[in-house]
Amino acid sequence: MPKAYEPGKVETKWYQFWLEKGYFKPKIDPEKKPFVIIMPPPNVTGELHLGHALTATLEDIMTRWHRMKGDPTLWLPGIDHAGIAAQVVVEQLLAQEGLDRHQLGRDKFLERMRQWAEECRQRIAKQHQRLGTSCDWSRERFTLDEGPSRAVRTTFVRLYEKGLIYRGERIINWCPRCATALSDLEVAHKDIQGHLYYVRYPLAESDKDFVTVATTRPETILGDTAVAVNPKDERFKTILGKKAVLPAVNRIIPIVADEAVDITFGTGAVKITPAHDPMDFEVAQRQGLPLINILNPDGTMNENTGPYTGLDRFSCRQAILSDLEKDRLLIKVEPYTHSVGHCDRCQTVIEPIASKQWFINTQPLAQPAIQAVLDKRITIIPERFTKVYLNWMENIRDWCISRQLWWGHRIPVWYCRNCGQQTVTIETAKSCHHCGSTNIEQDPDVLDTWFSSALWTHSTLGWPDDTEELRYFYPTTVMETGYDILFFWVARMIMMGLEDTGDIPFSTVYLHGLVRDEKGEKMSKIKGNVLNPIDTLEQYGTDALRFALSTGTSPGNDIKLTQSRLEAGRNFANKLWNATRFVVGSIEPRSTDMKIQWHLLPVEDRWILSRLSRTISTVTSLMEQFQFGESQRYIYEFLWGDFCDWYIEMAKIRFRSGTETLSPIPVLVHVLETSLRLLHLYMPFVTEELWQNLKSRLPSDWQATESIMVATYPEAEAAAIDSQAERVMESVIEIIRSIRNARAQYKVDSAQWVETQIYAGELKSAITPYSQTIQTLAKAMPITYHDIQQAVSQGIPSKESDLLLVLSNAVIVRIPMESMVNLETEKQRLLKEIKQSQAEAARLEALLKDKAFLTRAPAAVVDKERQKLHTLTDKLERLKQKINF
RNA sequence: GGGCGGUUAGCUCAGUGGUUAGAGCGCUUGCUUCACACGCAAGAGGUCACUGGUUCAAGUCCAGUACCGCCCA
Repeated sequence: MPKAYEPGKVETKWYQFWLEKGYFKPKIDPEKKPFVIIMPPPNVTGELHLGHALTATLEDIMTRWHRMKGDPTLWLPGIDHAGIAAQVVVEQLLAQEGLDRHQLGRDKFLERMRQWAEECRQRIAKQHQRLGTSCDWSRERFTLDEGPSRAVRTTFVRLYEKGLIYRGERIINWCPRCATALSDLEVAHKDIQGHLYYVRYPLAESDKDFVTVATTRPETILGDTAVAVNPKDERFKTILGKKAVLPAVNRIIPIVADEAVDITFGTGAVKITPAHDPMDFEVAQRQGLPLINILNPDGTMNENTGPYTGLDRFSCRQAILSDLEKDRLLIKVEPYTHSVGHCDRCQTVIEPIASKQWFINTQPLAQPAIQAVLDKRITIIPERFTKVYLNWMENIRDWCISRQLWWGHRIPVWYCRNCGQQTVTIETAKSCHHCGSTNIEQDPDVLDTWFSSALWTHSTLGWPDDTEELRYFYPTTVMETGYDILFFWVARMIMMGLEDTGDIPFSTVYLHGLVRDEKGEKMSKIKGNVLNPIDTLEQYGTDALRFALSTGTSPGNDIKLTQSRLEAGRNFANKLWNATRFVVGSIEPRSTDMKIQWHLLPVEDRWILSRLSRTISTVTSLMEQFQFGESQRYIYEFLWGDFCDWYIEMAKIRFRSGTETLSPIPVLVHVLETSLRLLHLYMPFVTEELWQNLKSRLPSDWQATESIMVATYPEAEAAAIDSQAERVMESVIEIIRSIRNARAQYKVDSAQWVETQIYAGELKSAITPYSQTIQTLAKAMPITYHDIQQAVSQGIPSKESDLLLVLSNAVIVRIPMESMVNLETEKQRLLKEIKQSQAEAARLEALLKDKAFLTRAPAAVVDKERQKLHTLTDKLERLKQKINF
């Protein structure tokens, strides 16, 4: 074995091995309850980022754990067509070739998209494999595959027939850059420093009177169809029912009364733009006002805006403002901070537009989804997100599901050009179901990506067919994903899973945090602070990356991925490598009988086996509570702290002492092998490599399986718990530490032996056999043992110069000072130091009495000098004590 | 405006009412000790943001305050 672990040399080899052996495929056993995770499908927008690496790591930990425990385990991978996001990427590629999708046409463009998606799928799969993901590749699904697509159409048709999907004209969020409608969730609200413009609308049939309205978007004046005031507002009683003249376009509009008007906003009179504001839309519905759309899909002004036609919406705002100013109708501008919706995908300011779109009436679907969480059929981890989920569900609004894109699931609706009716079917319609006409046309739009994602837990398992897989694996066990898509995905999956199958889609939701950079900022391509997981794992090793992502972290909390965390992971892998190197190197020349002879074991063997068993129970219990970070910490501490620092060091002494003692090899091998299995979930590659290394050097019947990943998960043995052995070893360790501590404190040369007297009570006889250990590890000699009771009752015969160290477990360690230092030399050294310190103290005291210094020097300097004196006085005190030993 | 989270060592973070609050990194000191310098040994470093409460016992539970961050409207 080489001196250091080189992850690059072994990772691919073992992944190929696992793959060829078919370990990732579940072994279906109708008698057993399966463990199932459906992987959140990465978008086909490029490649994996660290968030995906975190997802892959956590899900792999759970999957490997259950597989080792013997559960039939399915981890189903997949990818998402990612509607807008993917279409944007390919459109950008086209733009580089001087093309756009309209030039290509729908079919050719979709062909291009499919090619791109396929490339991405392969790249993503390869990256996942490098991360060690043990998912069942034979079941990989793509949201646009025939199966999931049929699930989408089936769900659509069923909801339509139930009246839960409808087409209607509503105010939707329009992204002028993406040229599509968006759902409310895809809009990010940001506070923007804008202005509130006060504009006079002259009254019709009067050349003096006017009403003043305030607006943040003056260009929408062009779409106004009324001015509204609150009926309770006394200020406007006289103008109610009159007409106003719309500036810029001179349209006559009514002044109406509506309860919804906020008396405190602006002047109390508001402009009503029903086609471009959700609240105005409602007012218009109530008041029977017309809708005037003023925007083209690309955000320019349309033909309804007269002289402004063709202007971009923001240029139009400027143009209108200058025209209003010219006409002296703009009477006031004040700074105003307001919330403006932005496209989540491209950050463009969205426009509310009245538009005919498809919607899901979500409230009836939300009720069972709320109930499932309330009665704990579904648990959310961490628990605090339950409230967030319920709050969203309880205030849910209809979901706009149509998108003006090409890439996605085409809406399964055909409009008849003859009778005007719509045909909604799962299979492609050949003719109108109402009049039989073949003169029909399919809705050009596609569905929101999240519509198909919402079906993911059951569409991947074969729904709507009643497949064996669906019956066995559904409901799934855990849905593990980032908290940022709790509403987008998790909540909708619960609604749709319940709706389609009548059963919950999963019983546990595990939400992880976001991976941030060293400064705590969200990683983004724009900021350029994205760490590529593949570069990272090449630099540190996959296990180190997984360790950094999952150790010392807790569910729902963000993770700052720092270089030092990655180094810690790499160092741990290397530590394990070398511990194994030691064990393996010890095996060869000696016996190969690995049977542990329990009745003969010395205390340190019983101690490490006891500690191992305790570690296994703690780790298992933490795993059951989804505390993956904590569980790893325990394994780390056991392996590094107990096994390497103490057990291996003691084993070395046994090897050196000759053959009369029982060989520690069986215990070394047993503890190491068991720990490797315990650790395998988190660090699969290094543990496999080391496990195979052990296996190749031991008798062929040593392990039943061919790979650690299909070996059994360790179980704690109650019989191995040995509190007495733990007490004894803790005392031995404490004695060694106290001696080392004293040596360091008194700067004893590392080659020098120090005499040690150990006073102990009931543990005395148990500690005595460890003289050799204490001697070697603490460089202590000679060591003598004394009865503590006797010593206490008679008074420990002690010179002033003896160092007495009182330990727990009723043990006292006494070290004669002269065995550590030459008293006379030490005394001279101390005297010299005292003299120097006294001189310095005297100087400082004089300085601090000097009035000139005190009044003229800056306070900070005076303080500093005073502090110096204080420290020095302290030091002197200690030096004087020391010299008296 | 409503809600959620955070505030613990110099830094990044764990911490499940129970001894003396931990880890990694960094720092100081000493070690080319025959598994490992990606290491070994020893050490320094804490008002657990603040105020009050519950409890035999509070970093942990409750109420409030301050600051930072996130989500929703």
